[in-house]
Amino acid sequence: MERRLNLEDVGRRAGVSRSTVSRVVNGGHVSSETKRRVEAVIAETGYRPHAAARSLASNSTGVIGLVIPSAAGTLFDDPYFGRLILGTSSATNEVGMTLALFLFGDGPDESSIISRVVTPGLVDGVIVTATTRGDPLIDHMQGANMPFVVVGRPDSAGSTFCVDVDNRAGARTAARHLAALGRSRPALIAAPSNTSAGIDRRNGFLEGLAEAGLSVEDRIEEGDWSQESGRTAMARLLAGQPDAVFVSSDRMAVGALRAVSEAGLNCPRDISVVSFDGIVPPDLTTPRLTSVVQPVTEVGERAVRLLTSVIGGAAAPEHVVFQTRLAVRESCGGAAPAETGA
Amino acid sequence: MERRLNLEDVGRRAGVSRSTVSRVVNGGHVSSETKRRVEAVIAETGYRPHAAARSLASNSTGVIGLVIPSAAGTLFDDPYFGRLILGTSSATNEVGMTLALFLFGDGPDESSIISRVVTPGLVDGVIVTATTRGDPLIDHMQGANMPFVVVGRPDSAGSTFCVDVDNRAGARTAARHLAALGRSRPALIAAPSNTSAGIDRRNGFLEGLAEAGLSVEDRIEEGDWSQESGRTAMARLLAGQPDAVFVSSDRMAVGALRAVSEAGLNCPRDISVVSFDGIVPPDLTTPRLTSVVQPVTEVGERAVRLLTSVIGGAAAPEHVVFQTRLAVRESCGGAAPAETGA
DNA sequence: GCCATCTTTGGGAGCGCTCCCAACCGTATT
DNA sequence: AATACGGTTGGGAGCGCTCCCAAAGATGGC
Repeated sequence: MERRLNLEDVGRRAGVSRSTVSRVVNGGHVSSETKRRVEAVIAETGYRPHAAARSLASNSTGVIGLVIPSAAGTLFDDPYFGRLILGTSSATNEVGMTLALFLFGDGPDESSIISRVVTPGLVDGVIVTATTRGDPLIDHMQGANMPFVVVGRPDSAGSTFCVDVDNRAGARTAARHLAALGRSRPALIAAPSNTSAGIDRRNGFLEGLAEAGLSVEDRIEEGDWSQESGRTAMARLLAGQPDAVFVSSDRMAVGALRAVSEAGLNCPRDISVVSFDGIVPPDLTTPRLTSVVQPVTEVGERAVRLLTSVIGGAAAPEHVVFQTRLAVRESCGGAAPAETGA
Repeated sequence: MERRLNLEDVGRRAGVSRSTVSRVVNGGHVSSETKRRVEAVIAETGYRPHAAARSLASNSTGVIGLVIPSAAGTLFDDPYFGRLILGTSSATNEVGMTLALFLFGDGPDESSIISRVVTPGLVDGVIVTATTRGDPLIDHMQGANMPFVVVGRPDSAGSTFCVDVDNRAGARTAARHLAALGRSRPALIAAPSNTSAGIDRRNGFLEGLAEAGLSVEDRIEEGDWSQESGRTAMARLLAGQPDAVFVSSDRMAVGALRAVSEAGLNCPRDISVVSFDGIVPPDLTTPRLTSVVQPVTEVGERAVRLLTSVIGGAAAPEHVVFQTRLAVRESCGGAAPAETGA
């Protein structure tokens, strides 16, 4: 295996200097005749510039990191993260960069991964998601002099760049829809209250109910995003005889549907179900879930674009908020106000 | 923002040379007194070595690439890839490396991503998966002088390192189980025949049936891994009045179950269903799916370990084959030979 | 007390690239 | 004809690190 060739070698073969070859590769000003000759040599030799050398000299790696600090084991049971990865990956490819994935487990390796994330010369910037309230990761990033964008709404929202969906407005829409359907004993399966999405969806739903003169009273349970938690939460709620329930995530809603049928009840006849996410393929459940759809892929794409602008030196912290959309299907028992923006 | 500090700076502060600091960082031989002093400076200044410089000098990046050339849009509808990413990610972290993700879309960017994968100085090696028969990507990798490992069974299995599961034996087990249950009109929903998994599962199932003196006759359809394709395949198969069906993937099986119930039939009473993968959470379906379970996470982990050995200079192409396990649940209508190794 | 040996340390060379400045060419301007 | 000026090109310097060799100091055997 002969030595890899470098700019100098290519230049020698083409009868030009290293610098000229570099210009051809990077699109600088070169006479067309020279350019043609150099390109011929490149094609013939299969020369490819060395990424590490480039990074070192240009102080930019062309790599974006996606950091998901979650109990890794169950991460992909929720299609949310897959979609987010998809969105970031496609946007990353589009801008000609590479995506590095940092998934934290619960292991002792966690802190070593965190420090790897902020290693200089590894990535140009980082997208952080799935953080909880008061997550030390955010502080760590801020102290590390590494461009980053948060997906979600961090505590320190004022001083960081972030991309989020309007969880609150979306949940409010769900409440209004249920109220419009004439349901009077709504229940809530909330998402973890140590996440901004969990808090916002809960508050939004309660607000929406209040507008309609309704209340969940004690018909409220908190799940942990898992299907099983949705199921047990629903089973407990059933004691309060709700006629509607807003479940803060698709995945928990699948569990809730199961609990409903296990209790011998029928959805939507006995109880309307509306979920949040719109990620689980509708055909997966019977009845198909009515849900507040959030544009996850777009969020991922936008996060990448925002990050590139931060890397490019964007100054003022910017917040991007995507709106949700209510997709009415069978589980709510009525196509009342049709699909409507949130 | 002052200049990043480098080895030289740290050395100056600690009163030693660049080389000594390097030894402290990388665990070379240094007197304990010197070591203490240098470590103090590092802790105090928060010095972190520059990854690109390191890569350039040492000719090794510490990054592993995971390449999934699939129609990206539907990629994560199948939990398989999530699991695989999880497995590779955790093993990558364990060996102190970083994972880069290359997801191809169908876009025109595809070839540019392919070439990025083999860029020298970007990754040390690559794990390739989800390739089809005759996939040019494999050839491309072989020509590129880049260490790589294939997850699955490539055409050129003889000359490449790969990690696979014994699809054939697993499918055979499914056939035997169905036969043992007394089913006599088995059907097959195959996976795409341009993939080795599709071919092996089909052949394995047919072999297993033959051993038991059974045959699918014309009760065979091919799906495209999607839930919808499983549903339409099953709907068509129903005309042949099968009393059992082996579905080559969980996801297609979910669709098949739906078709069964839409036809007013009952699974498992009227028809036994056995699937392959064991990835969809059992509680997602009613009845819960009996399936041939493949250890996806372990496959991913093993692929990383194999790749590191290839990077380290492993010589003879090695094949790792994982065995599957039949998880008997309700969809097959009988706990006959219990859970059994394949 | 001298030389061989080991441990510890310093610094040169070089990885392959980008960035910048100077040199050079031919042509247009005065 | 002398000067000026774009368009091209070459090469020095340097990015921050690792690798290697040699120097210096410590130790021990004879």
